Amino acid sequence: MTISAQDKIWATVNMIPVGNVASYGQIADLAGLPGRARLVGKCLGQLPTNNDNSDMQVAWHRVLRANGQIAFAAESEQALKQIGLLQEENVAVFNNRVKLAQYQWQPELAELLFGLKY
DNA sequence: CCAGTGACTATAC
DNA sequence: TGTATAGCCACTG
Repeated sequence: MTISAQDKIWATVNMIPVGNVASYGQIADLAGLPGRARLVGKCLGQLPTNNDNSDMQVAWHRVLRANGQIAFAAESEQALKQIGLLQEENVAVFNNRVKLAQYQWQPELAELLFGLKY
């Protein structure tokens, strides 16, 4: 079976542990798509009704820019929603950004291999 | 083929 | 921290 780039991206995003975050570039790398940070953002935007009632729930809110900033304009609907979801997971968001030093996901080999069983 | 665009990044100041 | 600039890649017209 052929796995599309966006499937890899979604699968990778879903491996981010609760309470942690990752950057677009980081997801691209882990998904085997180095240099495709923008593609990650694009695919997250193509998510099938991230609302309810979806087989696949993608934790898109755990993906930030390389500097920990939310990818949306502060005060925008999307940004506010993302901030809310993050705070549900005890991730502090201050001034539309997160302290990567404290929350950035640092994947371990065993963890990655376990996630590859999809 | 070229130019513009975008949930991006790295570097320099 | 913030802004500016230049790459980046996939897509579109």
